Amino acid sequence: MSRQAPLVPSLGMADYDFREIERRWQAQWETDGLYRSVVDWSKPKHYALTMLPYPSGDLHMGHWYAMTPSDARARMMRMKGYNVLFPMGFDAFGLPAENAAVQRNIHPAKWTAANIERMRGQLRTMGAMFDWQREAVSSDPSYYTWTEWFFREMFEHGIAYRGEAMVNWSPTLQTVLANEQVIDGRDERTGQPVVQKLMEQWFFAITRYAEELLSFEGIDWPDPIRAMQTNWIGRSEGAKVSFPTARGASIEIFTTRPDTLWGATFMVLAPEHPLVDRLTTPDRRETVDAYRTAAAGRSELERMDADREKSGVFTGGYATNPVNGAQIPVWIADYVLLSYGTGAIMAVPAHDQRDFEFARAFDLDILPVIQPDGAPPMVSDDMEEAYVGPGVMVDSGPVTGVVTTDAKGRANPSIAATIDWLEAEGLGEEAINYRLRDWLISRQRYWGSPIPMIHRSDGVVEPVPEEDLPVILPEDVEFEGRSPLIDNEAFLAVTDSEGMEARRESDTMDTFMCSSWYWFRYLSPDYPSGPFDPEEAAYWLPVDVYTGGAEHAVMHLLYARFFVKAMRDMGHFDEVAKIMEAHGKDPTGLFDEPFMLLRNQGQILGEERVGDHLVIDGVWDGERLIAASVTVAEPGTTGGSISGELVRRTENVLQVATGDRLVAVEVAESATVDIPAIPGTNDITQLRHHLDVQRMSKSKGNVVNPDDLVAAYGADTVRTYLMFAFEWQKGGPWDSRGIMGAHRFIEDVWKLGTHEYVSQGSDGDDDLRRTVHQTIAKVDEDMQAFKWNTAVAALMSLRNDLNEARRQANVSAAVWTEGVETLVKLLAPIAPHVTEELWRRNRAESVHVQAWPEADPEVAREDTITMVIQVNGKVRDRVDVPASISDSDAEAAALAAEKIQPWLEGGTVRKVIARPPRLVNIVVG
RNA sequence: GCCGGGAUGGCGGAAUUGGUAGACGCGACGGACUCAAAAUCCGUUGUCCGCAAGGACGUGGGGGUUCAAGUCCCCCUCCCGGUACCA
Repeated sequence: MSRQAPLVPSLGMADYDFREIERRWQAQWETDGLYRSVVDWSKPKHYALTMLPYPSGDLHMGHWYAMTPSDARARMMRMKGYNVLFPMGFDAFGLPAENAAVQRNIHPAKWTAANIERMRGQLRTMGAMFDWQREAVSSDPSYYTWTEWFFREMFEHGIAYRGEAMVNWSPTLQTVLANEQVIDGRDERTGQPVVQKLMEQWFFAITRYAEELLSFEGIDWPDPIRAMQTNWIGRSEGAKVSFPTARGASIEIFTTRPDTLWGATFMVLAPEHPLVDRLTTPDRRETVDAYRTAAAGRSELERMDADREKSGVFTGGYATNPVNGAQIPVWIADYVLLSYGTGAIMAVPAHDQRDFEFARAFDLDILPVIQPDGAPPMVSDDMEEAYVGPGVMVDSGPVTGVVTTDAKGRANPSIAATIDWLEAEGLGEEAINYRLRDWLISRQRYWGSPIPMIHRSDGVVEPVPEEDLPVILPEDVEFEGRSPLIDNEAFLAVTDSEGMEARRESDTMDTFMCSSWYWFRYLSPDYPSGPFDPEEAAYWLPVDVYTGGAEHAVMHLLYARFFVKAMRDMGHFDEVAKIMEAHGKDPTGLFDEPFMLLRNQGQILGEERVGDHLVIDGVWDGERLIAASVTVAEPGTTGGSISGELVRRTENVLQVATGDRLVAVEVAESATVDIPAIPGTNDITQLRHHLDVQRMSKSKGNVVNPDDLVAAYGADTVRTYLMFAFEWQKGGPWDSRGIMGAHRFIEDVWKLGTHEYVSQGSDGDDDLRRTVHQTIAKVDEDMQAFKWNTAVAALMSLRNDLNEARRQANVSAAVWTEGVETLVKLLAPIAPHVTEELWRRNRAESVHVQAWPEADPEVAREDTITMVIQVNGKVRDRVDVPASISDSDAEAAALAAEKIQPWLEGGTVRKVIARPPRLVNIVVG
């Protein structure tokens, strides 16, 4: 740590006074209303949206990284003649505010408002073109009125419903969570374990849209996001089959392998399955109850461990296999989940690995019904694992002999044949099952939008009348950990529609509900008669470009799609469509998806750090130490074979400075690694991860605060650097030294624009103009494609050429001016302040309303091109040729090239491949 | 395990349809300026051999297709993200 360079290096003063320039222009733009966007049907619109922040208190580097390129692109679109809407707001409900209330005794509303105020100021320092008159704050009653209203609409249309289900309960947060918010059995925010609980809660029927959500037609979204959503929805094809039992009830199962029905030798129900009680025989009662209790006590985390030994108990009950009448025992086991399919399975141990393991553990029958081609018949006793490959069906009644392949669903002949037969016999039917569950939106929290429902004394649940919305959160509440709404009499006591005493719903909504429609509120944040003004919506919708983090792939981005589809089906866009048509805009397909084009940025990680203190044990192999154990320890700790400071790392090899010498340490794959900062078992992977790429976090002391950078270099430099230094979709570790390159660039632009140019010739005119127009084309293309780094590189390159032209003084004044002004205009979206200052030196209008430069292909065209001459595929010479050179001339030029001659000696030219004007390859043999 | 993405100089990263690998920047090295440092300016910078001219090698590893492969095909390793007793 002692070697670490300062995160913000100091800087000498120059005559480019960014502090004054940025402050002045930000104020001026606001006064001029430069970023106000108003409906104007005479101009094409562009709705650019970037994910709104949670008001945590400080704008961090991630916000800058996400927002400034989006801002730059929005600015470019405006210069291209679009009427651009680029709004901003705050996703202001959520747990951190409540935690602050508990810990610091500040009311969540106050804490949130203060944070928002602070972040607004920080956002302004970005110089982004946000239209602040369209700002929306989700915790504001004028906003959450409509969140509640949407809930009410969902309820009226049967999409919101109250249901009892096994839910994810977080004891830490004292609330339930959506499936999407549980990661590896832990709550995604705090990482604390989540337990399963049977509770009555509010749900949205997102599963009704499962099939439609699988289609991404008409939208341009990144493949990884589409894949993640597709996996999350988890469609599988198969059949539903009913297994009758002696006790009346039938067990419904879903299977993707109906063709293995004849091999079903037992059944397994989830321990919580409602039929368990009915099927359990008196002699098994005690065992079954004990197992169920034990299963309920296990956390989701434990239950998910697939390596665990299979456990389960026999219920004493039997079911009838409908395809062959076999009586098969019914077990319960926790490897069957109530939440997937029907919560019950037919077990085919011969052809399903989990069932196989279960059967072996409890000595149940294994009956092969698929034989691999050409192999001797399988004998169950000899099987070591389930056979899941292709083959031919055996012992399978009417479908015996049918071929089975690796294909899924009806594409597999055996599955198709079985389904047809089941349907003909009335024993089952083709079915599609989804992994997606309905969206659980209830939260037992205070700081969220109230669910506007009333529980009547007769058990009926009715919505709060529309005219009584919003249900306002009570202000005088105490925070002690659990929701203060639960026992707040003043809040809870209401009268129902029949004048009877009733209880108000005390749950609030998942905050993802607020962010599922916020881009509609931006259109008209003060509109009193609906969630959005249809006139505004008709012009601006849909969102053309949406940018944000990929971490929202299966939460926000899936919910947002669902929400829009539900709104469409509830008729919320009917009026909008009429207005669109009146203006000649075809509404077809505009309300099926919220965001037409989506791009995700990566993450900025903490600065690569050397200097961790390591204590290492191992054996010398003569040259280096092969580590058997590595411990990341407090500085100064001694012990082990060596101890010292990490200097650098390449793959598994560490260089450690111990006293006065450097020691190379190879960390064996099997080495034990102990990193106190990373709980659990660590190995070389964690070590690598810890040593160079890590998230910025206060505890690691590697947080780079954008405010400091802005103070040191100016917002223009920070913006430019963030757009230049990374591949945007990928992100990467912060490099505090690299920012100097961006700063030098901005200073150079300043000098180009402010220092006088004295022309002494015009020999360089054609070359410079060619470069200028090629740069226009390149920057335009790259900005459209979200390739900011190469766009900035092209601008830096133009800077280099202009510097060179100044040195040579070989371009005319007019060409010089064209070059500098083009650079200023192309850079304006990226570095809005310095470009404005330069532009306004002799212009009255803002650079940000100038027309985006257009490349002239004639000027940009190269007339001489360096042609590469290869011999047998290896570059041996280069010659300058006219761009229009013919095949034969190119060939002749290549064969005549001086440096080629030695390579032609002693062989004959067998073939010449001419690709003029770029390349000629001579094959000599 | 499955799905998706990836591996290019010391580092971040460039390279239309296969056609000059390493643009642009950082860092490093040498020089100028300075009492000195910072800043700034000029130059060098993939590796190896060579005084040079030049040559050989080079895009995670191994095969292949092609006149030509970072790019296409097959196999493998590793990294990142997602997901998982999913029936």
